Amino acid sequence: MSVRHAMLALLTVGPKYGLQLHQEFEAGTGEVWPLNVGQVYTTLQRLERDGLVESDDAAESGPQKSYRLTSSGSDELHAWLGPPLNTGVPPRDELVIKVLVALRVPDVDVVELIQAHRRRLVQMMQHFTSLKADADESDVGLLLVVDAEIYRLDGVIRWLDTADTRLRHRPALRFPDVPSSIAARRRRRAEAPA
Amino acid sequence: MSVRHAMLALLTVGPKYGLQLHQEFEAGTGEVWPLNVGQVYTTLQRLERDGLVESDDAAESGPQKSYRLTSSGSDELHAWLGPPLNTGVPPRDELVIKVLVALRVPDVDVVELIQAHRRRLVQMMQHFTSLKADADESDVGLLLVVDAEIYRLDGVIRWLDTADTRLRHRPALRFPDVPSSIAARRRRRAEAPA
DNA sequence: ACAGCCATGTAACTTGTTACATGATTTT
DNA sequence: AAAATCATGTAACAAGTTACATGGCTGT
Repeated sequence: MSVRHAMLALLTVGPKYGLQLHQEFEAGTGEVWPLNVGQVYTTLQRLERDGLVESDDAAESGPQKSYRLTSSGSDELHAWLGPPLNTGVPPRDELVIKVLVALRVPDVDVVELIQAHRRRLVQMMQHFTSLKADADESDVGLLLVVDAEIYRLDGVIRWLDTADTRLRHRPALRFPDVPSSIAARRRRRAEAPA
Repeated sequence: MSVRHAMLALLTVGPKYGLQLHQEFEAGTGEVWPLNVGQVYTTLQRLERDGLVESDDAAESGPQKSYRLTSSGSDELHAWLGPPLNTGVPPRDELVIKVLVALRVPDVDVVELIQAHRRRLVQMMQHFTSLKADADESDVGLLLVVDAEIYRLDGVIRWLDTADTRLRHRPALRFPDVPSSIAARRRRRAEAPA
């Protein structure tokens, strides 16, 4: 829901039109997180459908169609910005799933998989480090985004390392495969067919 | 694409049916990343539509409908598991977006927002830490998932801290708002109307 | 018989995403 | 007038997600 709410936030300082929102969204973050222009328009349409924004439908003041926040849009935004009361389930991490799932696949060397990803992540880390070094000191947006990415990569790399040692110490890994109740019935069926 | 490929991976060791896939997927990770059962079936249908799995359509061997991997399914899986050649743009981090965007919203205290999130994250960190302490040592799946979550939270907290100091040192933040070319045109129009 | 679980399925929806089309305006 | 850029829009799809419906089987 990031893009959606970001649009709302950008509209708090006054009406804006599509491309303007796109530019402001990508200001700073654009190098790291590009945003397809089309998505701005689809998002704006959906926001209008949900009554969170309104548009000056006509091309009255130039070729731009400007959108403005409604009061429910403002409510929605502040509910999103406000402290996270619920913070449900954490997002599924694709790399973690990959490793866990690779453990069950025959003919896949998980440790090699881990190392390959580690090498790639270190590369990316270097990339962002140099990006940070070259960044304009006053561009707080870019600095924050790059910081975030570096911390994230660091965490992933450290996870890969602990996963690596965990798995090296337990080379032959066994899975329960199927929880007992189901497995039991299957076994029963297999043992006593028609 | 995690769920999709996880299903493929679980099918490499032989045909499985829906609930079985659900149970195996949630084994270990279920406490952290629950998966709605229905999604298993929708995912299986889509995989079959794409020719990556096949099903024993009949209820020949009991009430279960078992699925098996096709060769293109196996290809797809190994392409996913294999080292990440591309690794396109990193995922947009919702919290980062939130902070960046909050900087542009009047009447929002970003530092307070950061602190609120930080408190919540520390809570979650404690939760996962105790979950890890209570975990069965042999349940490698759960341990790895919890590890990953802890490292992730740690990174986020550290990012919040650097963001906090960065923003405290720069209380009055100015944005370029709109890139020059657009702004210039708008200015021109405003200064010289009809 | 009835409660409860096993097992499958589906209709509907959301957000993200892109490739493409179409004018208008500006610049050269 | 042609090329470039501004500006909007759309059709189509992927993946995730859920609430609900429907049988069959099992134990009491």
